[in-house]
Amino acid sequence: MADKEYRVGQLAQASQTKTVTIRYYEREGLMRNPPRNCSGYRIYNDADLDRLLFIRRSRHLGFSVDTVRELLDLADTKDAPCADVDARVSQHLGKVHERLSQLRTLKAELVRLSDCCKGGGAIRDCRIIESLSGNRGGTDELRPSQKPMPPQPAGRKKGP
Amino acid sequence: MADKEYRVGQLAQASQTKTVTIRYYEREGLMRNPPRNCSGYRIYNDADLDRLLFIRRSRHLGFSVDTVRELLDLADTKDAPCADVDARVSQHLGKVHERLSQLRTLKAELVRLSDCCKGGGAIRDCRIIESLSGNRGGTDELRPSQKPMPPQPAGRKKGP
DNA sequence: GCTTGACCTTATAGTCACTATAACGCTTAT
DNA sequence: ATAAGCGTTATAGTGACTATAAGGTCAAGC
Repeated sequence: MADKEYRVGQLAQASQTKTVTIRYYEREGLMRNPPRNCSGYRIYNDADLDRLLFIRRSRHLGFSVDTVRELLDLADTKDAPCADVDARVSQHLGKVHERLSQLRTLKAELVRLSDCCKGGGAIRDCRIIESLSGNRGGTDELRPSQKPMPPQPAGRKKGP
Repeated sequence: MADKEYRVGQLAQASQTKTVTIRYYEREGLMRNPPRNCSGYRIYNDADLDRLLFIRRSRHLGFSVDTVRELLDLADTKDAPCADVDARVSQHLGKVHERLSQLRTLKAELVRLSDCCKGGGAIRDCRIIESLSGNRGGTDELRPSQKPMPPQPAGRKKGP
C-alpha cells in the first residue's frame, strides 16, 4: 500500500472532477499547493484524493465552498466539538427545507398557469400572458410576494 | 387617466424593484431606452410599469431573463400562437419538477447526516465527518451521483 | 446665497462556483 | 518530426443582479 501518486488529470478522473476545478480549489485554499515534479506538474497522493472527495461530497450536498472550507478545518481539528459540525449541517438543512417549500409553491403556480391555457389560440387571447401581465379579476392569488429565485444552477450551460 | 410619469425611483417603488435592476433590464433590452427630461433623468409611463411588472412576475416564477425576453416578444406579437407560450411554461415546469425531486433527495441525505451525530463528542468520533469522508461500510447509499447543486441564490449576500 | 439631503447619472467591479479560451510546454507514439 | 494528449499559466465569461465611486440636479431650510 505505498502511497499512490496522481497527476491532476488522474485525480480528476478518480474524483469525477475537472482539472480546472481542482486548480480552482487550490486557489481557494481548499486543496493544498501540491509538490511538483521536474516538469512542474502537480503530484498528488491518496490523502489529496480523500480530501478532494470530501469536498465533492460536501459540495454535492449543497454546502457552499466557504462552508466546505469550515468543515475541512473542523475535520482537521480532531478535538473540536462535534456540535460545530452538526450546527453547519442543521443550518444547511434549514435552508434546503425553506427552498423546498418555495419551490413547491412555485410549482403550484406554474401548474395553474399551464392549465389555464390549453387551447390553440393566439397570444391575443392567451391567459398565461394575461396572468403574467397582472390581470385584475380572476385568480388573483398569483401575485408574487418577494424575491425571485434562481432558475438554473450557476455556470453549467453546456453538457460535460 | 392621463399617462402618469415616473422617474426611475418611483418606478422602482411601484414595482418593488431596485433602480439598478431597472437600468440592468434596460441594458439587457428587456426595458426600452426611455425618454429623458432636461436633466437627463429617465421618464417612464404606465406601459413601462406594466412591462416591468410582467418581468418581475415572470422572474419570480423562475423564468430566466432570456426566457422573459422571449415571453415579452411573444406578448408583443398578438397573433403568434399561444402554444409557444405554453411550451415555455411547460418546459420550465419540467425543470422545477426535476429540481424539486433533487432537493427532496438532498434533504433526506442531510436529515440522515444530521440524525447520525447528536452526541456531544469531538470531531475525532464525528459520524458526519466520517460520512463526508467516505466511510466504507455503514450507510453507503450516501454516495453522490453526479453534479453538485447550487446552495444559495446568486448574488444576494446581505439583506436588502 | 449656501448647504444639506434625497434623488438622479455613469462606469466599473464584485458575487458564486466554476467554465471557456488562449497560448504555451512536456511526453510518448507513430 | 510531428501529432495527440497530457500538463502549465493567465484572463475572461456565466446569471442576475449588487456594490461602490464619483459626480450632477433639485427642493427645502438657514
